[in-house]
Amino acid sequence: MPPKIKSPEEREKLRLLILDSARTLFVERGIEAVSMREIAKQINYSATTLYHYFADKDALLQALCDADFLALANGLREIMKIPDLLARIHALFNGYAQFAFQHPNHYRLMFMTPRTPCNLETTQIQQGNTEQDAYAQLKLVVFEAFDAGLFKPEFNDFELIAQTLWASIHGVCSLEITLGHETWIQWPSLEMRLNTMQNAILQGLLR
Amino acid sequence: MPPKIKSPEEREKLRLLILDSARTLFVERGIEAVSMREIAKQINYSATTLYHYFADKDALLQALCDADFLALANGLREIMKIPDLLARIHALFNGYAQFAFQHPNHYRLMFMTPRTPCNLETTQIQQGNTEQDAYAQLKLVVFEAFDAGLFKPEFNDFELIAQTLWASIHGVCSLEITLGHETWIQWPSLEMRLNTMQNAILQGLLR
DNA sequence: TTTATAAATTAACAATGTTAACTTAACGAC
DNA sequence: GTCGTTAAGTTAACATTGTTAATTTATAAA
Repeated sequence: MPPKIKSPEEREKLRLLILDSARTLFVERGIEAVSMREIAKQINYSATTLYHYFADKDALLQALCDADFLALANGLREIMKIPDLLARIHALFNGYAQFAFQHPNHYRLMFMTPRTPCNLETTQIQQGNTEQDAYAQLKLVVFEAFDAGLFKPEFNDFELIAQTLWASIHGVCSLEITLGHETWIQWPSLEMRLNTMQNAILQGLLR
Repeated sequence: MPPKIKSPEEREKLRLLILDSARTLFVERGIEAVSMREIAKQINYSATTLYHYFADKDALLQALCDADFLALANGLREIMKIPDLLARIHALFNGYAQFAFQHPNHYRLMFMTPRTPCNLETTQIQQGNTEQDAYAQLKLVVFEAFDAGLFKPEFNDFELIAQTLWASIHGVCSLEITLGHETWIQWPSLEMRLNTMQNAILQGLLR
């Protein structure tokens, strides 16, 4: 029974409800549990209704992803206020890792699952906007440090430095997520691994 | 028409045929193309036959994965013969990366896809055996360098060092595989990214 | 009151992983 | 040689998936 004509606000509300339902399933039971029918059942709609709000499953996942990128950027925004430059870099490192381990399923979807390249028309995120884009935040900090001459002179491309820093944390996080439960590897504590990476890579890059 | 009683060799042959068929589909069309029916059709068997050789799809994938771990270890074995220690470490770095980009789908399955922890009873690979286990090879080299006192004294756990090195390359490789085609990131060349990581992390760790 | 349309639903399609039931042919025992 | 037994396969079926077409329902406008 369709109570007709939804105001734009109501439409948006249902859109968010769908995303929330998907997120719940996703977080609780992993990506393989996210079926269109299950998402719909959880909010008492039929599966077809979802297709009036998202073109297909990929589009829905992409939208989820967008929201998560925003969440990450928001989480890091506080950190960006730390005055001391090096302290800020360390805090960014840790903040990023914390996000990864608090939301491993989101992290997987965002950074470990190849998907059709982000459609710049479709996505809500303004890439490069420091408010919304975590990578832009990282670049900002790195540029500041670069400008202050903190890096060894051989590292002379600040974008390359930023990506190296990113890859180093991402390496630790994603190995933990995929292989962290393998018993044939003697993992030291996650904290030690993160600290070691942090110290090693920064000592390598900084003067 | 079942020509009866297969010798153990013949059974093994079909097992390998199935794995090969799966691998082909996998490499050509990505992981989502690997359906039991397709694998079977390609070698003119019915899908059910596959279940006489593998418990389920996961087991088949796991077996594929095992074979790929062996392939990686084999590829690195030549490198392990390089006499100079540092040259060997650099070559390991590059050999690993080369494997990742020559077989991105395999790499994804091996290191970027969470799966049920490797069943030590089921798997063919002898973990810790340098002949078969790439991680064991890395540990060996790192231990040698550790023993020779090449690392800064603050890095005093050679397993932790090995994992840090691993995570650093893996970070570059897996970011490339998942996000390498995103246009909103200005990627320098892959080679530069790999070299930068290599230089930075080794400078950080080495005396 | 009629009509057009937004919002939702039911029914159906083809593809998937997987299992049960059945067929066929070769081997060992007599 | 004939007769079970059993390995090696197949076909048929089930439940679940993403997705689309056809249909219903209730409201807003005429």
